[in-house]
Amino acid sequence: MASRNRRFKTAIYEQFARIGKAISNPSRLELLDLLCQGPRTVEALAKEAGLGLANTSQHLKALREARLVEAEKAGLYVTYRLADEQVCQFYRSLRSLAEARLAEVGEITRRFLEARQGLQPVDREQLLAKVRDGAVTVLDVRPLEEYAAGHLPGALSVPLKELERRLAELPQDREIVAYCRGPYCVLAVEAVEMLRGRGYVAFRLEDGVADWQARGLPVVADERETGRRD
Amino acid sequence: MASRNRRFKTAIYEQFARIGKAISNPSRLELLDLLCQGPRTVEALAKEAGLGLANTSQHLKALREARLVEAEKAGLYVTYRLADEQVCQFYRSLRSLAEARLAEVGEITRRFLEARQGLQPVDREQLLAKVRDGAVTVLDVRPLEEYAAGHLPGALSVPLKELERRLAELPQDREIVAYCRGPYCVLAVEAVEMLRGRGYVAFRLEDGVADWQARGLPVVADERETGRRD
DNA sequence: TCAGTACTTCAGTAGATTTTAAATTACTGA
DNA sequence: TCAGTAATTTAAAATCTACTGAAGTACTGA
Repeated sequence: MASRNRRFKTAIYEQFARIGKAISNPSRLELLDLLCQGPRTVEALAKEAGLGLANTSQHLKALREARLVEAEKAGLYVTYRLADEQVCQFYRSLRSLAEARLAEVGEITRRFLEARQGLQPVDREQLLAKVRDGAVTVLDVRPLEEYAAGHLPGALSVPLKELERRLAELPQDREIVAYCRGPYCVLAVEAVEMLRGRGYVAFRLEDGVADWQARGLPVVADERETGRRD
Repeated sequence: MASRNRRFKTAIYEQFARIGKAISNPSRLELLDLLCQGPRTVEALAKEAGLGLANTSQHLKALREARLVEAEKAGLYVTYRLADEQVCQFYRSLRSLAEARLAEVGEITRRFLEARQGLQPVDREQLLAKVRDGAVTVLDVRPLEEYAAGHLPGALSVPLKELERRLAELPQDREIVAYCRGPYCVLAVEAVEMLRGRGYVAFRLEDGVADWQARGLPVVADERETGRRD
């Protein structure tokens, strides 16, 4: 009887650990983070995360086996996406636990931003209020597909790669607030550095779309779905 | 520049993965679950989780290095406790993700309860309402220390081990609702089986104290702290 | 039918984890 | 000071994991 209880508990905790195992590897966490921004093919994920293709495929398999992501084949491409909104929430709760408990996270971020001088001291609440009120030009510097999958209301899509040659599209007399995937994504950091170098008054919003949404604020998605499923 | 970005990301995801690694092992998850009920010594944890002492000590070290738990030495004993309330929340969100995504969790639970016939079909909301209204005798069947660390308001503490010889304390003409550590703890299951065998009308509340609290309902803790820190 | 592309699987290796038993440390009370 | 207890550390074996390059599969378009 006692041993039946033990077997039950062991079986249950083994199931819980499947999810723990899935998120126990830095590369898989980066893939999960990317997938929180929207669906993507294996190649796109591999390139973005700086991994080999075979390796990426295997990590995605592990995530699939923990039922955190789903794959769909369309023609030559296999598109991966989060299995559920709850997965992104869970990832965000991991991230916030890490921020709260691991001083190293703040330390690493502080050092990184320091090396790119002066990007850190921005009053977040004030910035958020301006963004909410539409008092500034809001710039989404992620790749277009991610913008299409969901973006802040009124945000202008200018992917970082195109920013330099599309500067003309930005009003010069208004503050610019750039955002990307979240606090550990560097796209907005680079955008702000570049804009400041050109004389713009530019700030970085740490929140990504998922963070914004988690604060109960509105997010807009394009009609046409990007994951190219029909 | 791009490689500095890569190093930053790698460093950040490595930090996140420290927490993932900590919860990637079934035994460590069981320890975490137990610590959600309150502080405990290494020996108590080892015994409860059915692990060797050396092994338990090493798992606890891993949890400590991920800053999920803290240890405090008092005399011969080392008492471990959760480092923060947020850790328990995180554990609960892992559990609920596993319940939502892994059909095996429901399957294993269903089979286990089936083997102990007829314990599953209880209307949870109705039961909760009765408990909230005090219309039933609420029985906390966990060990006394856990009751002391926090329990439902008005609950009677009768640890499962003492239940048989303390039956006289229970009113015979009222329904009894027993609870323990949560949906995967078997103490309340055993208590209800036993009580029904003696002719009582008894039900099991799936929620543990942490679940109850997470629903925004009140929890009472004893004055004197149990973790024997001074 | 064939070449090319996207992805997966396989095999091998280097390295990390888990577990146990034995040795060690840190403390208490006699 | 010494025996006894709680916990940690060490060492070794068995088992997983992560990554690479090569081979295989599935689909497209010529």
